[in-house]
Amino acid sequence: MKAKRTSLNDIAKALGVSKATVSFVLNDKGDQFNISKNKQELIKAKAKELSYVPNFFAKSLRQGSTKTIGLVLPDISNPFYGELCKTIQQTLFNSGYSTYIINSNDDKEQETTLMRGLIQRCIDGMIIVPSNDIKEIIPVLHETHIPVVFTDRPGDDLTDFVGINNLEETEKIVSAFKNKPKRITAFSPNDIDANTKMRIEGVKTACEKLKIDFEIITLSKDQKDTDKVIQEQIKKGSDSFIALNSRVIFKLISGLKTLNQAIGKDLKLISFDDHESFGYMTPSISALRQPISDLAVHSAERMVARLADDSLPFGKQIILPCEFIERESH
Amino acid sequence: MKAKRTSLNDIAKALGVSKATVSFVLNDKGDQFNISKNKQELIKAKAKELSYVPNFFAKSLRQGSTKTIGLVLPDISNPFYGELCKTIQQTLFNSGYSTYIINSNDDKEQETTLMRGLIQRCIDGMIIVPSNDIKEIIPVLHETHIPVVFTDRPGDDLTDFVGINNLEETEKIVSAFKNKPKRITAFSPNDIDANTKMRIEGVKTACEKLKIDFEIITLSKDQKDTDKVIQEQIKKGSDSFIALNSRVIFKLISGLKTLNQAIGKDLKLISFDDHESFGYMTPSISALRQPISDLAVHSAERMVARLADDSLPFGKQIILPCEFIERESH
DNA sequence: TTGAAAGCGCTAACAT
DNA sequence: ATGTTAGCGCTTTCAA
Repeated sequence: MKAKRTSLNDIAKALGVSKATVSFVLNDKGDQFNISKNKQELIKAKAKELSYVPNFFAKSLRQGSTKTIGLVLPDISNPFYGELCKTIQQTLFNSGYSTYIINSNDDKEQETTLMRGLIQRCIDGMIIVPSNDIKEIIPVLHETHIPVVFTDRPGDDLTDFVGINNLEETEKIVSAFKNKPKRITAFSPNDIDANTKMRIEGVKTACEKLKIDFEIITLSKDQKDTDKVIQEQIKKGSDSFIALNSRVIFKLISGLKTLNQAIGKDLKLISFDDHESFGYMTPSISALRQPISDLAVHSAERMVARLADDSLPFGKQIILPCEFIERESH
Repeated sequence: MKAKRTSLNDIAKALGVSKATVSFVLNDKGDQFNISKNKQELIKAKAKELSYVPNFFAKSLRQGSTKTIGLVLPDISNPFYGELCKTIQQTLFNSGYSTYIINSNDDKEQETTLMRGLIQRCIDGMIIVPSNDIKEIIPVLHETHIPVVFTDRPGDDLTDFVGINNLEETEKIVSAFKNKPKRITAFSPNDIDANTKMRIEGVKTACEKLKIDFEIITLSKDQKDTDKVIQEQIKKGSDSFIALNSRVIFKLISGLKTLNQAIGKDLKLISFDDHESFGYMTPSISALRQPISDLAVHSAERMVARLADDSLPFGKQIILPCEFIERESH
């Protein structure tokens, strides 16, 4: 900020009027305060001439509200969160709010640091997809008293939550195979979060109910290991695989390809979470799609509602249904 | 902000000292101002007790700098921009800057509105991937005098730019086919931006140089149309397709599938822009990969350099090379 | 119809 | 070694 920008005062001085008058006019309250049309024109013209831009900070400082919502995401390069982010921002924008997005990288340290930054910026509320350990962030939240909505990953009992029922949705997957599986293997990612835990639980529950033999495997980062594990599972009689998220599926496809297994024939495959590429795979990959847009809209709207009425009861859970996308792999 | 948050003054009053003293201590300048260890402890304890959070706005207002960079993106749900965004944010964070991300949806109106919002927030600089029409945003930029870096899509001659040479890179693609193509069809997306134009130019230049027959097709949104167009191109003798971005390729794959054309055999295929799924397709899709992380790091670092030294010459162009990913489809 | 002045929370120059 | 005070740019009450 070398060449200091134009302030209200600059305009006032240039025109020989008071700051107040300028402020009124520029906030469209000119008529309300009976300021002469003539002077209003003059002020507006001068403002444009000096390319005046109001200082948002000074305004917020004075008014005590920023009309800004903080959005904490674990990984913005993940298309799932990308879409969530986009829709939340759009929805909030339509209600007159800006969104301040931060990326925690699923790292507790960064997350708390950045959340503090958010609070310093006097945001009016926070929508958050917490990194794995909620315990770390609850105290940070208590440093302030702004409304909070959790999405995708739940917080504690007192916070609003918008998400899906991972347990039940996974059970749906187990029952979705066209032929009853002889044996199911469910593959979880290396980093198991609360949602993945529920999904694992869902596989167990459903398989026990349906009396299907099953095994849960946590994939390592190494593709060679993955290939080996897949082979073992096939030897053990598994004919149906479930990928517990959309990242895992790529590893399975890769492994199955090198093992020369025909997906959809030798081996049935379903993914928890859809991906824009699944429809174009050979064969196309059947998947359970989360209602990302709805999740986003509900989160944003809950936030706005809470902001408008702070007597709303705490801990509201908004649980949305997933949609099974029938393709060729199951 | 119902229950007003703790301010410096609250702490000062509670302890019977002055605001200044508290400010010094809390900014780790206690020793510098010779404030007794004892009092320092006391102040820090009180601050924690009242869960004091400094008001960033008041601080910025006073100091005239926000240590915040605005980042304008056309579509954050596009993984390309998602990754760009993530790395820029990370790099800026490491240099002590926050990032304020906005999403223009490639819409000029929204873009200018949101950019004004950014300027109101007194950001120190702006990194921007402009929506198609640059003319609209240059005036907005002139309302302020902050440094600006364009990425992915160039601005005018006076602004710094970090990107790739779309023309030359596309020429690389034309020469990358393992066998000399009989005829090439290049497919562009429906919305042709400046980059796509250069890519089209690149196809022309290379094909003329190599004396290869070619045609450029702009795809409509309708998949049926696409299928028809593909069939026509094949009839016209095209044996090699180039997708001018990674979104287009899905349409081509889909069309080729319904037409029962074997990718990589009947028809060679290369994509401008890589995608995380390309390695798992059958056959896997060869692609020219943009150096997204490098793009991000250079943009962020150029910004930081400009902030540190505002005498830097204008209009620096940082052009980075792409990498051709050899897979099965070409 | 307009101006003066207080004050939002903070920092830093200046007193003491 | 610590307190006082002015002022960042803005809104808004009160006074004229």
